[in-house]
Amino acid sequence: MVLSKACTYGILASLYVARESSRSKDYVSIGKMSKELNISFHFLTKILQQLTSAGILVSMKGPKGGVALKRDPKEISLVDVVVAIDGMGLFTDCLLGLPGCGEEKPCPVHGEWDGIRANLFHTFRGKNLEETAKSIDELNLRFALPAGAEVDREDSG
Amino acid sequence: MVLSKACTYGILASLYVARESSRSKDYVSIGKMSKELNISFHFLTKILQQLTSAGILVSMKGPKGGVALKRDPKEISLVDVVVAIDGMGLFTDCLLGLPGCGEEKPCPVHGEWDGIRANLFHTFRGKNLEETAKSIDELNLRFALPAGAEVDREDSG
DNA sequence: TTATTTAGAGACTATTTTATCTTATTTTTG
DNA sequence: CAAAAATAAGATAAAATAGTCTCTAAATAA
Ligand code: FES
Ligand code: FES
Repeated sequence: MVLSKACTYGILASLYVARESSRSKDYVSIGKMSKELNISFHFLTKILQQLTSAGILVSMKGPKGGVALKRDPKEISLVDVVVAIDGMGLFTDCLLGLPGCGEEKPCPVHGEWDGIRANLFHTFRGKNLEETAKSIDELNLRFALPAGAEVDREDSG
Repeated sequence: MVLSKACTYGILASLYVARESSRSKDYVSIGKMSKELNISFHFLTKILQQLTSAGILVSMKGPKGGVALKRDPKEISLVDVVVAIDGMGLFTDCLLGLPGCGEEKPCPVHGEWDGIRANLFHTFRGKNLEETAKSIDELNLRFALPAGAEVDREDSG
């Protein structure tokens, strides 16, 4: 898995908030969001707290409370969300898990991986929440987990 | 983490076997390999069993036993090893964990991810064990874990 | 001020991944 | 055939990740 599940939830939630924010200025209810995205409420809450402490969201308690984007959604990239939850590892670590990935003492796949992850970084650094959220409605994209179903990974058998 | 730890161990071990095979026709001892790569013997054994049942390695018990490549190392790509251990998920699954990744009902990052993972696939599909193992000696590359050290992931604090 | 509604925080549980330990089973050597 | 050396297999344990539950704190509304 490239991104942790927490991270994918964080991305889906960020897009949800950006999408709602384009319609009203109110805080987005975590309860409502967890239902519509089919993500466990308490687990989602924790992830949103990480995004809040990372300066991506702000939160408000009480009735009419919830979360909202702290900054202009045009200024928040998907990489910001990934880094807030999974850290920079995806963009800095050795693909083979060797410590200290770099040119000085590269592993046998460093040359290839270095290019691919840079591409990954720049591609998602260039995707901001505003445009990405807008594309959901324009292109009728999927961005919520299905109702009861569980995702299962393919495996070598 | 892009690849499971088991998968990175499998790649390092495959390269080790390919490198040894280029020098002699004997089976490569798993005990010796686990010591030189600093990978837990029993854990490595299980990973090698997966590679054996996937038709990448053959094994032999008893003194002078061990593992060897089943096919010409020129014909075994790094993708073969990845797929044998982690499955095809890396190359087929939705980056956001939604079920049924595809053009019909794409998620907001499908376009980008689809291209990047195809690049990833073709790049490592093009790297075979023979050439990759040879490059280790020619370029003095790293391909073993350090002695006692543990790798730690960067995290968002 | 009190009740209600919502997020925050922490303990707890479950699952998956990683790692270890013990006991076969097979093969060579003497 | 017996002993030794090596992989195979399975039980167990530890660690990381994912998910649940309960209680607290803050904000609103009456
Ligand atoms: S050293 Fe392995 S990817 Fe950089
Ligand atoms: S549907 Fe998400 S990456 Fe294809």
